[in-house]
Amino acid sequence: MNRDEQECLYTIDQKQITTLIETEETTVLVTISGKNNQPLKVKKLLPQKQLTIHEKEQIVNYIADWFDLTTDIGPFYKIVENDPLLRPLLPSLYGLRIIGVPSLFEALCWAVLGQQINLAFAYRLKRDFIQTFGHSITYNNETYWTFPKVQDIAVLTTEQLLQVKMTKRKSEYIINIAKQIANKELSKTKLLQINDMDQIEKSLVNIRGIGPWTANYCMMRCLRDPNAFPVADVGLLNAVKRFKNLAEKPSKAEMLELSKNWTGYKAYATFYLWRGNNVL
DNA sequence: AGCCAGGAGATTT
DNA sequence: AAATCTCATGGC
Repeated sequence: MNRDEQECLYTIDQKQITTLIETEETTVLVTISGKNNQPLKVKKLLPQKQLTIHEKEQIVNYIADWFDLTTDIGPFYKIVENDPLLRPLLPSLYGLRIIGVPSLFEALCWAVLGQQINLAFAYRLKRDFIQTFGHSITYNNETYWTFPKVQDIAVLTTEQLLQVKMTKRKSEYIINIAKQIANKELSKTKLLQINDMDQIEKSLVNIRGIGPWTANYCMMRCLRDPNAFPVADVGLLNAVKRFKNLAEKPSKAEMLELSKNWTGYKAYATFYLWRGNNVL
């Protein structure tokens, strides 16, 4: 999780994560830590008042969702054992789960602003977006940010987003998505209720600015479909090219053939290949 | 300097 | 329908 120094939604030190988590009632600053095979420890730093059971539940649920703690990755590791491409990655990545983006708005914004630009620049855009339109609190001389609120972005003009180096089109996409979420046309609950992944993808792709890549990215990291698959993802193609020692990036047909073996866990295979780039 | 980046929509064929 | 062009800015 600490692959990017510009990440401002959480900090990591001494294998401990510090982040703001928003419940319906309040915003809570927590630290999350854990040792191998032991339950995660969550500690509240702010606010000082006692949290209600309801608030605590929301925080626990958020963290469980964020780290995908309820998915059984056993079947995925069966696949990995028999997959020459994934097997070498396992020693370094063992236990890794798909780090999610529980908020639909955040997931879609992050995907849209990352379209067709290099990751370093994407992180910069995200940081500038958050630090311009999000909210922060300071604790022990450290500033912690929350992602911009749907209502705040829905009322912006494209010109206001251009100031954080967003392109005009991305500005339009993001504001439009914010508007649809703000007026309840679009919500995570509604999407999940569709329950058929192909139909969910279709309804996402119907939204301007969301193509097959963004839809699958969102299904993978927010809607938690373990089989979502951004086939044409450049990072994925480059990872396959690298780990298979190919001269060129694999074709779509090759990717589809390769991914047959990952059926049920294509999102996990994708995530492991992405992260494989960082560890091998 | 030039290619390309965790794409999508519009236009042309 | 499928191929091609345009958007647009920065990293390397």
